[in-house]
Amino acid sequence: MKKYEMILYDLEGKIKNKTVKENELLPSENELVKHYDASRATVRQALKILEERGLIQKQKGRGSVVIASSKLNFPISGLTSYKELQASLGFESSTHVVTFEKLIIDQELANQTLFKLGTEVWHILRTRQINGKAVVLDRDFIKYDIAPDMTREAVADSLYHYLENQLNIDISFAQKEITIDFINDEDKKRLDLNPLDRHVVSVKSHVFLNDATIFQYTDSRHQVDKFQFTEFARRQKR
Amino acid sequence: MKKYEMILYDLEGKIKNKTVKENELLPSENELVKHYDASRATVRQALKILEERGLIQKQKGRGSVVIASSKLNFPISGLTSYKELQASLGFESSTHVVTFEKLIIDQELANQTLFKLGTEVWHILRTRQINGKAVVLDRDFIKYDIAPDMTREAVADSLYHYLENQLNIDISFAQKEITIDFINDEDKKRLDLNPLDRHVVSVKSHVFLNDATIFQYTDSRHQVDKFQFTEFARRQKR
DNA sequence: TAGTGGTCTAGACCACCCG
DNA sequence: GGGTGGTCTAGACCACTAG
Repeated sequence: MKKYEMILYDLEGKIKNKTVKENELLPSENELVKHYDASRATVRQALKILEERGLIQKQKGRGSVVIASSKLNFPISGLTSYKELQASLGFESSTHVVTFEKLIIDQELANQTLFKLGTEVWHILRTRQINGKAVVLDRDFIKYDIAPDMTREAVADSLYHYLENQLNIDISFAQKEITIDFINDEDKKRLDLNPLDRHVVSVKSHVFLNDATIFQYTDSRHQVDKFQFTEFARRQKR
Repeated sequence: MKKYEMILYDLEGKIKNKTVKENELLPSENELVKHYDASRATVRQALKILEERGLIQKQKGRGSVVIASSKLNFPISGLTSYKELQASLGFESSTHVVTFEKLIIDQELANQTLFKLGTEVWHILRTRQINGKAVVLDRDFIKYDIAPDMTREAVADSLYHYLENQLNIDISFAQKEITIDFINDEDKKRLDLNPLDRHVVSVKSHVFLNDATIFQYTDSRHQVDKFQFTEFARRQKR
């Protein structure tokens, strides 16, 4: 384990178990340097990550304050998979794999997914049930040659768990888009929708590996009244 | 101007005007050190910011690649105000101030806004017109003592511009939430909605200053087919 | 005025990628 | 094996906050 990770996890623990309470100051950087026997740069690397995650706010001339709203801040932002989300929120749900097949990208799919024409991909369609109702419909396209041995069972559990822990694939970043789309035939067929609803929430993502190549396109379609998206955002200075 | 900002702006410019093309490598950190006559830590500080903004992807043992999807990546994420968004997207629009008043937080508002009971706030209701149609309804509550001299005219232009450039207020971070809400009476009265629509998109934000105190609560309500939210997200290693 | 975080330097060793 | 980014050190000066 790297030194800055040690410091990060230790401080994160102290914030989460309230050893340092909300609106209180962390020890100063110089004190942390002594306490962890590290250089100031290393301590600052750990503090930077806590700040990015919205756990602390640094103030010049004063110190690092623990942010009060951490109780509000649950992690749908960043890049979080359904399975992780389910675990962190603690509700019961199940996944049904509707379609699991290999196909080749045609012109129409190429425009939508950003995969090159002719690329071999897995095409996966899954529904997510909460309390027996299908409330989310996920359509995934995943580069075939990255995961040729994928199985129906693996994707029924968690796609990301399989890719990261079984295959050691380095998922790096994504471009996401949220829009409100009209319900289509597939939505109507697969989801338990309110008959008065005309729309679903669509979250479309292009997901890239560490080498900046695209490896996944997803369209996740949610029943409107079951959808919530939260994020912690910092103001960009220009 | 700080040295790392110089380097940041220079590299940002070279990426945006295609001096370094997509999927190509930036000069190595050591080359940048020589070129800018800076230490490696300073160069790395600039590169870190480019990486956070989704302009480059760093790869150990290889270099920093310019990310191809920058054309897709427009800045609704982070903390961006309507006025800035309008400017960056280039469409024509206007703002109408419906309500501009001072009021005191009661129990119900305290729960919703997170302002303490009895806090004095500005209450501002604005509609945003595109092509003559009211498509967004913004309701703002802003801590009164931070901006006691605010005027109706200032908020008709841009609230954030006024607060940051006129008052030098240090807006720092926000907790945001996107949900699909049922249309209420105020929405019906102020927005030009499709008569078949039952929902609006609601973006609720708690906005905090650098000292971690709350100074603004906003509920921004959008006509469903005019709404789009995009973000660049990085996978969090756990 | 003492202490804080922000910026910057010059050096070092490592793991990793690629030819 | 040579070059890359990742981690870490020991120092320095500055701007800012607070008592």
